[in-house]
Amino acid sequence: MAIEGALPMKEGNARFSQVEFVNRVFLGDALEVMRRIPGGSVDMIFADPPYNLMLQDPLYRPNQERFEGVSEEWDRFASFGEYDAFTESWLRECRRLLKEDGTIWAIGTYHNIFRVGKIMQDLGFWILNDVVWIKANPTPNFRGTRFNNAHETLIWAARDRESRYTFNYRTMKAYNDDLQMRSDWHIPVCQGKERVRIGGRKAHPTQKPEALLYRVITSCTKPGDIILDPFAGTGTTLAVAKRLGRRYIGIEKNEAYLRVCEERLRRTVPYPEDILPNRLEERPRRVPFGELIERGYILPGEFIYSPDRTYRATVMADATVTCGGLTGSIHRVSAQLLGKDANNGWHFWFVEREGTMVSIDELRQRAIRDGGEPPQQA
Amino acid sequence: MAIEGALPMKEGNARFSQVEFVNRVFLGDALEVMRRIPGGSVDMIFADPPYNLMLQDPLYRPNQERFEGVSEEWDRFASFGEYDAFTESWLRECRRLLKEDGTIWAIGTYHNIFRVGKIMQDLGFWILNDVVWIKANPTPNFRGTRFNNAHETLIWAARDRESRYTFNYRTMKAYNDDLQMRSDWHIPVCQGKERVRIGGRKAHPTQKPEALLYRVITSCTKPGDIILDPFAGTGTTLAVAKRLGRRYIGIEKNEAYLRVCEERLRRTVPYPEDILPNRLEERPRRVPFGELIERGYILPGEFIYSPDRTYRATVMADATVTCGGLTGSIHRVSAQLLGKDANNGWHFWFVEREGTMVSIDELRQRAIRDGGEPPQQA
DNA sequence: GTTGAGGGTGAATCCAAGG
DNA sequence: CCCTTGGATTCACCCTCAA
Repeated sequence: MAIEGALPMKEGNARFSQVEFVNRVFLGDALEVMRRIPGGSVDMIFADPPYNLMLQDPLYRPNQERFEGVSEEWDRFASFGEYDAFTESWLRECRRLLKEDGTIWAIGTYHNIFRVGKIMQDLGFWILNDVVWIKANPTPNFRGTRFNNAHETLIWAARDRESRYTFNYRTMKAYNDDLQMRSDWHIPVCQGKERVRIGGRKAHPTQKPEALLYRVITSCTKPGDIILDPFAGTGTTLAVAKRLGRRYIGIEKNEAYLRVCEERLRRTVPYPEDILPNRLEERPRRVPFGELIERGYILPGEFIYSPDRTYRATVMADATVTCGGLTGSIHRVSAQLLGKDANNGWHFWFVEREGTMVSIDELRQRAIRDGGEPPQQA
Repeated sequence: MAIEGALPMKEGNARFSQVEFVNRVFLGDALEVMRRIPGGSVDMIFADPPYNLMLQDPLYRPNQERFEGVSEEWDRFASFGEYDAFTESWLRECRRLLKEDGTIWAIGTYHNIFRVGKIMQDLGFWILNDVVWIKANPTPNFRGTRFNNAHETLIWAARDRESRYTFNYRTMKAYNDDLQMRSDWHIPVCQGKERVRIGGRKAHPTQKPEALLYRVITSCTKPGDIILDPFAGTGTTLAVAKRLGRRYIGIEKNEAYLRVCEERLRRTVPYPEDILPNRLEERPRRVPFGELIERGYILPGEFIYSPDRTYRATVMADATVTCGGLTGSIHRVSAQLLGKDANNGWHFWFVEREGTMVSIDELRQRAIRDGGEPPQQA
């Protein structure tokens, strides 16, 4: 088992430390290796488990050539029950490994995805989306017996219902020509130069396209995040993770696949940090109204006005404002003046500066631009 | 319960006869009504089950008092369990009602479809396809927290693995500009005139577009087939079934929906029988090679040739052909000559007629056109 | 260099009838 | 029931090679 780069297993039940398990590919069974990794240490998991295809007879193309599908032993299970038990075991371990706010992706087809999704729900994962990968160039239905099976399904779920997961909404929107990224992704299957071949034959029967992983990883992780792929195969997830400046953990049971995987990772060069696609998600630090007073942008005792100067309120030292008999936050008082349940005070109130009205929201923008330090005291 | 057109329930456990249950809409619980229908009497089922039973609205949660003090996990388990029990019960009854070769469709979203699909597999349904209905105009994700949920999933399954189900392959291919119909269907949501409204408000929250049902029904039923919709809602399935010359059975628990449904059916006019789309599936009578000899299109002792005249075989009186040392059917001999396991001899062999080469498949077409009678004997 | 023809290929639960 | 046999059945994309 002298696999270069693969870490030998620890004695007994000892678990790896982070420096040991990050940016590595392990040779071994997903379940057994996962058990050696401490809980709560992974930001995102991408899992492409066996589909349990249950193929019977060989399939021939219309020209009588034999279609080379998935004949591998690893896709064969004795029954639904056995597949379910396998699925529950690795999903349960995945859940342990995820950080509180971590998310998981699982991909499959109608052969297995319903069972996977059902078990994910039962284990407490909170499904955020199902995404359909629509193939531009699927394998046709050679016998004309069904609809052409032209898609696969991905399930994206958070560890818990309460997880405050990462979703790079603005990035994905920009990615999609400023329209919300939808749940249907049109991506070609993995072909051509990208397909890893050994001696002219495909190295792995189900290699996923890098474009798919690019979108997955970009959508829900940040640079530096730790991504686990328990069924690494030829390492598509890991290579894209590395390219995008994420850290990775791979597990692969098949030694031939693992070798492909490591060679591929050696050739993969990360993008420079400054072009990693996360800028759109860098939200400015929140500056509450009280901070404007602390930092001297507004002075206690000053007046703030409604847009048409109909209302005038006094700013108190504790960051409440008073107007007539009303006292409360800038939001609450403005809401009451307007007879509404809620209102955004930042856009309602103005102060006078050098003879003109200035929105307090504008002052807030200035405070953010000025940085964390309060302005010079007079 | 004076619902016009709705049939009163029978006393006890008596079951309806076909004339009683066909082309009707029943007011009542899906399970209870299905139990009154004899088994093996339905060709196709389209089911759009409720999926908002759990974890959504406090009204539908399990009784708080009963589960007082239990953890979130138990609460979740209880809810999923309840939904699963409900799902299994109606699916089991559907399976009883289906003919041996019948098929079923179920539609849902990630909230419920994985559970539905898993239970279908467990009950013995054999999934043929999952189809994704991709919405041209989905509701946006207002909060920007996930991908825009722009699709729903349909599962199409046969009653058994061995079912010889109906799939109108050629019809669907023509429907799709002579390309195989794929598993991704791009159809707008139900809007505008098609959307049933009562007093300006939509009558039903999840009315499906007729285009979706049109494609479903066209793809896997024949005119006259009996189609069941156990959760009929506003009756989209039934109306399209009627329009396409299929028979229908509807079940709807909500009296307001049922009224909409029946009014809609009254307004629905079936297409004339002669334009119903099933012609492409009418396969011509099979004419075996021997019949061409019996009927004098080819004479025993004649030669037949491969396309490039490389090979020449002799037609024997028993409809075998011989070429060199090979003897067998037109198919077997052509396969052996080509070094393949199998080959279609109809497209391989030619005869000479008036100085030109004529495909024996062409002779077969003539024989079919000439009708069942052998040509006049000389 | 460009274009076009031709061949290869992809997670596939892929037949029906008759003896 | 199983086994044999007839004969129906494919789309988009990528690569190579020739013109």
